[in-house]
Amino acid sequence: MSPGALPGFRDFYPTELAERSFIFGGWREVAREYGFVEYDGPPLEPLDLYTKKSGAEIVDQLYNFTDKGKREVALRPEMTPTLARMVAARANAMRKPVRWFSIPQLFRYERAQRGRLREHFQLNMDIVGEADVSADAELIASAIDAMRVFGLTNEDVVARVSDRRLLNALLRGIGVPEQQLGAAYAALDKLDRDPRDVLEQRLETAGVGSEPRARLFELARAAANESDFARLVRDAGASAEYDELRRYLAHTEALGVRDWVRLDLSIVRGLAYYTGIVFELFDAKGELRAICGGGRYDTLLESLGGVSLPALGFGMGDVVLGELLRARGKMPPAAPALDVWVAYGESGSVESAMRVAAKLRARGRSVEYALGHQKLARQLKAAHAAGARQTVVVATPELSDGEAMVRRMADGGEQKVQLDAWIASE
RNA sequence: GUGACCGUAGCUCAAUUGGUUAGAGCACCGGACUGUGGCUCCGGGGGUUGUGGGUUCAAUUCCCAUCGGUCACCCCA
Repeated sequence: MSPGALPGFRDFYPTELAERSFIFGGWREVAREYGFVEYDGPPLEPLDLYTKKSGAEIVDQLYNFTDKGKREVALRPEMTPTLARMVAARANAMRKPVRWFSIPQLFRYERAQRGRLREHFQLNMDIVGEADVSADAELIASAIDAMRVFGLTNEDVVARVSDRRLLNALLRGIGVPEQQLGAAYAALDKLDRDPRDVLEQRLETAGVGSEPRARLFELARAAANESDFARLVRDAGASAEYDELRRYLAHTEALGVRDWVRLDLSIVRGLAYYTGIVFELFDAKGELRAICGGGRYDTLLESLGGVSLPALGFGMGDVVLGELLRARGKMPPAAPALDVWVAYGESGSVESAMRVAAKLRARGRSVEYALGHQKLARQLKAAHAAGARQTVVVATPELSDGEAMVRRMADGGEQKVQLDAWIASE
């Protein structure tokens, strides 16, 4: 094997780039429908933009180096800090709420695995300046429509939703003290992965009593059943927080995405900065990694940018989504790129084709012809191989001056035309 | 960062459990079908068997290392 791209990095051959463009096109379409405008920032940022809030450990996971001006820099691993800086700098001048989206290429220095490379593109959609749960509903609806736009349904993808505020109230209500919240979150996060007794053991080690432990598992199980869950919520004294979540769910109904959404307390999301409703999108078969994740982070802009504004957003990577679209047959075949192939017979030359091509191109058509000198039969073969929509043949002995033969590739229909008139109609 | 499995042509795979010059299909390039098309036929290019060592008369095959891929941890996006 000749050396390829760096580990975890991809070469995009035309086939792959066509798929990438298809995904980006769907994303931009949905962002537009929801009134989001596109922005971008630098792919290289000061290292402390990321260490300031995530701590020095984060450096292990970054592509970072010292530049020639002795600055500590890093390739961006996520877009939110850049967004926070940009919004904070002009916060007063912008109409709220701000709806911004971006499709940055992000970098993480980690061992590559399926669905998880060292580089990927990620749709980021964020709303800044709105604290009401209607914004949360709007956000998850846009993420779900970013599935629909590719022909995926709620048979293919499920949105799992939790709420940090509700969860905190519940955990306090069942007797988990503040300093044990982290352990409780970790256990919830691992609910599907690790067996119950392992989780119990960990919680016990963290100091969580047996009564709160039992109620924790009861809560997680009950989330799927609304009446059971409502009772547990009342018992834990978290009714106010639950009412907010129910308002959110009602909004998703109004937005037409309720049947994609499932309440699931095991959705914790690693990022510590989430403060409210959080969600993830998974393929329904559970074969792939998360497609998308996001939520509300009302305090992040203040800590990163010094401006206190409520905010929420999600990131959706191109790698897992691409795998899902291929697996479900939703990736379209490459469309024919060529409008016209120009071929010439033996009473002409390559310049006969060039003159026609130049006129067609001036009219905006995509046109190719055989370079060098080739026999007509070969030119026609090439026209077929190139996938041209139609072929125009000029300069054969059968044609008089100014005439051409046009053939549509789709149905093989052929007709003799006046060349200049035909070009003018193309 | 830790552990497990796997590396043969651009792709999918062969090579009689160590034995001649590592093959086939697809793809690509060219020729024929004496100049209007997806067919057919013929030919061609392309591999240091991921790389480097070791064992052996002999290594794609066995051993070690390394690089890469995959998977599980870790962590998250």
